[in-house]
Amino acid sequence: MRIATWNINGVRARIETAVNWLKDANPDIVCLQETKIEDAAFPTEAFGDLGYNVAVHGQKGFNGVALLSKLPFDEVARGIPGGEDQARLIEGVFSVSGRALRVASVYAPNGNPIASDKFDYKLAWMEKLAQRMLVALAAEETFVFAGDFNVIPTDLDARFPKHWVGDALFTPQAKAAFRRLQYLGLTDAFRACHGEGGHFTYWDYQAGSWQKDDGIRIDFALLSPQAADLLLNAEIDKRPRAWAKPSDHVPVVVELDLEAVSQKQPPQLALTGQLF
DNA sequence: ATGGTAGGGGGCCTA
Repeated sequence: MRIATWNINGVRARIETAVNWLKDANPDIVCLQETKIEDAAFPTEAFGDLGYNVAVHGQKGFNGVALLSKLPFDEVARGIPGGEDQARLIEGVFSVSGRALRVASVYAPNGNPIASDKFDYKLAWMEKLAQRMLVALAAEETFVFAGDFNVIPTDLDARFPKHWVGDALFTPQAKAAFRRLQYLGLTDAFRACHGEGGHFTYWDYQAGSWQKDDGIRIDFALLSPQAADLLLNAEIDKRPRAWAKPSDHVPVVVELDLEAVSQKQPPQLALTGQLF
């Protein structure tokens, strides 16, 4: 089965682009970030028409995460344990090939500018995420936490590392927060499959970044050991960045050695469950 | 050279 993550920068503005990509790529589960829409206004039908069950955790104007799945949701959990006032995490649990698979859509705080409380919020949120993942690791779950982590982990993950000096995404503290997740025992799926640099998931709208390939890799799928054992492949799909009205991010698709069987369920079932 | 662009919401903020 294939699991995708994509920061679409506004689901309302991107619905046509998203539908076009989904029709072509046909992933089994999709983690969306920056949906920028309240739950009641989410375009559930547009994705339902493609065979996806939908679970959302949004807010007005900013942030917002969602899960699309061809498999029915067994559970949905919204928000990060420890309390949050920003919609940045949603988790779903699915039954696949006789095992439970947890998939989370993650939208970590940007944290700019560094000399502001936003940077402190970013680091505090990353620590809460680590604590959340520790609980799932202790339960030996098969899980994928995928999304926009808003960290450039190493020089390999930027076309021009020097451009990002002083940016919250490239600070020693942000890199340490990301390493902390990796050192819990998580696998960066794309990096596990591609050791070399030059692969990016984000190009700024400004200053011709896409044309210059002035990109960074900040969208990841982090796998628990049980999920990493199933990893077959991971790819970045750059094509949608060149389409009309693109997101500034592109999808990352991970393939796991699991057999997925599509099954649509009534959407209200996907909206139940508030574990945190 | 401290700009540049985009989305959302509602008269600027976030990225």
